[in-house]
Amino acid sequence: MVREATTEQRILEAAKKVFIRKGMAGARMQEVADEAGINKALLHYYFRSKEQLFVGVFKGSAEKQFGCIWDSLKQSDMLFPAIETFVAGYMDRMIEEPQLPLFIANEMNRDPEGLADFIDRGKESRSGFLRLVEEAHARGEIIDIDPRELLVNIMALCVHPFIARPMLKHIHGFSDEAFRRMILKRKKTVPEFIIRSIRS
Amino acid sequence: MVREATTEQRILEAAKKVFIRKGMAGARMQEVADEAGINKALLHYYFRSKEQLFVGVFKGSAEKQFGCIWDSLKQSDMLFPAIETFVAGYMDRMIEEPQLPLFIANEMNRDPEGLADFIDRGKESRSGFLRLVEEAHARGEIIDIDPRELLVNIMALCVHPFIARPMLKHIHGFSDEAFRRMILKRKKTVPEFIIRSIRS
DNA sequence: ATCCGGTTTAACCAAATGGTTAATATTGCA
DNA sequence: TGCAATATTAACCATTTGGTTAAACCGGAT
Repeated sequence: MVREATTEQRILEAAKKVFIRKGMAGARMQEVADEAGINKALLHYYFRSKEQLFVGVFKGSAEKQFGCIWDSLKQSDMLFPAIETFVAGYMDRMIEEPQLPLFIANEMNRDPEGLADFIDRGKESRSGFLRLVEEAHARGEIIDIDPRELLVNIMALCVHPFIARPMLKHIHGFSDEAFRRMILKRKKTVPEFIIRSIRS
Repeated sequence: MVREATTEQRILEAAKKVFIRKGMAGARMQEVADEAGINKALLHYYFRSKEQLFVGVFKGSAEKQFGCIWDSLKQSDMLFPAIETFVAGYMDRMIEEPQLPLFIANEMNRDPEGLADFIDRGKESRSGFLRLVEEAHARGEIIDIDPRELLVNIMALCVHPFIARPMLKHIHGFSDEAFRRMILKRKKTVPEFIIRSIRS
């Protein structure tokens, strides 16, 4: 059952752990090597530089954060189900790696130009969602609201618990498991919260 | 008009800039010294170590993020005005230093224990708000909603634009000024969004 | 003027860190 | 088997970086 992962995969996994834990600047190549159980020189054999290794990691992470998520929007051409699917999908993915959103936000802040490409991928899905909002409004299903603002609000309600996780854990005395339960609960309550606000 | 700031103040200002820009790990003492226009050794004269300098900076920043903000909750014993005041107050403060929330979130993630004190300061104000919610519910003004969850949602809608600022700027092509306008607009729309959702 | 405490600087240091090299081990294949 | 290509390692290197030291500077009290 212990699948022999290729060395490159092991490196990427280890690097992801370390980068997420320490950030690009704080991560040490030696630590990645140790985490992967290999020699440091082997890192540079597979990834010429720290920067390149980071890009390799960030690519996959951004993909996970932005890429597939938008797709869940496409599964419905009705706004409310789309919102429900989107929120639940996002929670399901992020609950596996709760530190991912902060990692992404952080690195995007560090190097907005260089990493911009990675978030452009969801462009069509995003405009698809905006259209969905406009149509729903045209049909009189929802009140008049700036679609982009609605999208920001939806993202906010999804992302924030993960960003504020350390604070929430401290304030509410959440264990990892309790935090998990809170997120699962929000899979239901967040769409309800949103829809109550925009339903006309 | 050019107030002669004390050297320590100049250092703290410069350090704040650099730490917020690069994070604790990415910040360089030399860069702080340059930014403050002083010799690097002088940094260690005023702050023995990088860690100590960081704490000095973080103290003031966390104060700004957590300290006075909660107080705005106390200004009203009605829920809806309290929400309006809180949101507007938060936006006003953060718009001056849009990168602060991410900086704080990031550091809270790095060292959750060390920062517990700062959060605890707002404890009474927070429980005061929770009571406000319960009372409003008892009076039949709002629907049945977990007060803590409502608070998380309010914070989410306030904080997230600042966390996602680089992404929003890229996606929407916002300039600094345009971002500012968006935030100012949200001072009105966010409370509306919330109240629409919870009003019974 | 001179002495003295606090302030500021240039030069320096040891450790850490990203990256390289050359040699060794391993694998796939003729 | 033997050989060439690939994978892996130990030792090394140059630079960066946080931090130190000793000397110079400077304003005020004597």
